[in-house]
Amino acid sequence: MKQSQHVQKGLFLRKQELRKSIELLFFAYRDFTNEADIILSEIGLGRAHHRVIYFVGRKPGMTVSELLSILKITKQSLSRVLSHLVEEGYIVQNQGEKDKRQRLLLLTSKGTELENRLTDVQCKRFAKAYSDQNADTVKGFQDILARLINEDDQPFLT
Amino acid sequence: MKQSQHVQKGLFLRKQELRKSIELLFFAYRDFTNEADIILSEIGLGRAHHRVIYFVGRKPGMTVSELLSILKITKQSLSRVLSHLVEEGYIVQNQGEKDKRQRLLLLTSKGTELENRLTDVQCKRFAKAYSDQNADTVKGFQDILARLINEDDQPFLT
DNA sequence: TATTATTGGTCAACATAGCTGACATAAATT
DNA sequence: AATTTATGTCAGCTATGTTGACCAATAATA
Repeated sequence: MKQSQHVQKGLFLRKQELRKSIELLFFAYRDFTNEADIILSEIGLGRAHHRVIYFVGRKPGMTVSELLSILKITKQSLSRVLSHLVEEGYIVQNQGEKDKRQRLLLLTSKGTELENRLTDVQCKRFAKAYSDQNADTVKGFQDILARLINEDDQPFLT
Repeated sequence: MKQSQHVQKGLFLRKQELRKSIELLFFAYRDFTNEADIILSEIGLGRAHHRVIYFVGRKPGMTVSELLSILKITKQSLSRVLSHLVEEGYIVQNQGEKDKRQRLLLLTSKGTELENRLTDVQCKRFAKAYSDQNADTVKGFQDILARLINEDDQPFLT
């Protein structure tokens, strides 16, 4: 009886800790994205546009299908966002040389400028969160985040 | 010149590390929420319903305004979701005793059952990510997540 | 007690960003 | 020549956020 109570208490504490993690992730993600969202809304863009600009900035010349597999949305959803970004001059599409069906995606200077601005505020938030933390702690943080990600998606982590 | 190149390289590496963090958070959040989303979609609910059920489960008897300040959405948005949950029998609203205007929110047994199921899958993902990690690493992870959160929201982290 | 503030709700309209399904075209591959 | 791939388009639906206007009950306060 006492044994089972002890076990129960142990499990309860663990559950509490895990629930706390769920909440931390919820609040962290919400506040983290909010800052960029505000900048985006001022120029009539949304978070979906941000993702496109971010990943194209990370890998200039990437294809549409590559982007689709990273974002895991439908091509119809992406199409709407991408067309808008092209119309507004943030992104250009070049025909692929090897495979002429491909549209290779590139940021324009306007796109690069926005990408820098958005990435900067998000980097700053991380830099602030990492400040006064030792390298191991940061490494541990990144490791655990990576372990929350599906194995299928691990290839995208460079 | 050599000095400045060194500095440049240092900044570049740092920036790369911060960008990696941005990506890790994006993928982690996406995959983390996806699992619950699938369960929810099978019963005609969405992520917004999940948040309500989760936080009401965490603090039974909480008021609508308390929930609003946690979720940071408009009462109109919450109302739609909440009404649906009440109609479907996941949540009941009791009149407040001290302040009769208040609707104190509580999970029904059906709501509790769903909350448990959803929280379980999310806890399991964290438990898996935490496995083989020492207590300090986990503590460090939670600290950094907490530091990503706005100071205004720190009170919600109980 | 009369006024004001709070809690909560409602209706209407709109925007964003996901989704499905159907269909089209050009180019690459087999 | 037939098939697959990369990409796009049209149409319509859904979930979840937003504003603005307005209302009712209750609590708090001048």
